[in-house]
Amino acid sequence: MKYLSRPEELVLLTLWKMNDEKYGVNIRKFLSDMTGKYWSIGSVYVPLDRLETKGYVKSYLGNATAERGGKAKRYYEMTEDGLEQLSEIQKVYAAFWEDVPDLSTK
Amino acid sequence: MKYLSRPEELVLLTLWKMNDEKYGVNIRKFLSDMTGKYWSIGSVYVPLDRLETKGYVKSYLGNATAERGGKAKRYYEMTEDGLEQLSEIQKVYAAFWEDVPDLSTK
DNA sequence: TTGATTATTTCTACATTGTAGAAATATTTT
DNA sequence: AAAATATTTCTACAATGTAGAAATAATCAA
Repeated sequence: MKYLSRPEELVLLTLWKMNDEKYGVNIRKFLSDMTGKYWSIGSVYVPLDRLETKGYVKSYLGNATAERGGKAKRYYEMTEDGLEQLSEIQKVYAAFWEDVPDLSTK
Repeated sequence: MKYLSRPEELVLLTLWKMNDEKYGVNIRKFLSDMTGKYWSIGSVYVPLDRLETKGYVKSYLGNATAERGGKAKRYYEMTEDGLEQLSEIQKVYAAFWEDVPDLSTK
């Protein structure tokens, strides 16, 4: 058994869904907004790094913009292999969840 | 950020989906069949144990049956809290995956 | 009536991943 | 030059994943 973990899944899917400006801080914001929960800096960058090591993500540094301050942004993209992994869990979801009704009956 | 991990999710969902005979070996079989992948004994029991510790699952020993051999079966059920957690990630799925088309385009 | 076989769980240990936040860096503003 | 800001990098500990060997308890076969 070896599937993407949940953070990996959500981070990759974020890369799939965001159109541009896909750098750490924005990715984190997207995840917070979507889930309504707090995401620490580390819980975005660490998975991104590890996904890159595995070849599911690639990144490059942007050139300094004329905005306030800060280090150069590092932009992320999903690779083909990353997409394949996402597709794998999409398949699992289909199998497991398709016939499950809304469970929030409280 | 704190959601069910993927193994936890799949194990709980299995409890939701199976009708009876929900003991370790069967749960493992269900997971293997559904995913088409190998699941070691440990990757079923360890999550089950930990889910029980967290109160998302409860278990009880069955009485010895008149079948071949073996230790008494331990049966598992999902608790209300477990269902709530499942519901949580169902919500995440809805938000993240709803508008994603089939990614398996190869 | 004991040894082999079978079905099952329990235990354990190491590897991998999750998670938080402090520190570093580079830029702009005052 | 100092303060403020935006961002990434690094680090470390906690939690989880994963595999499989050992233990247990029953039945079967001689």
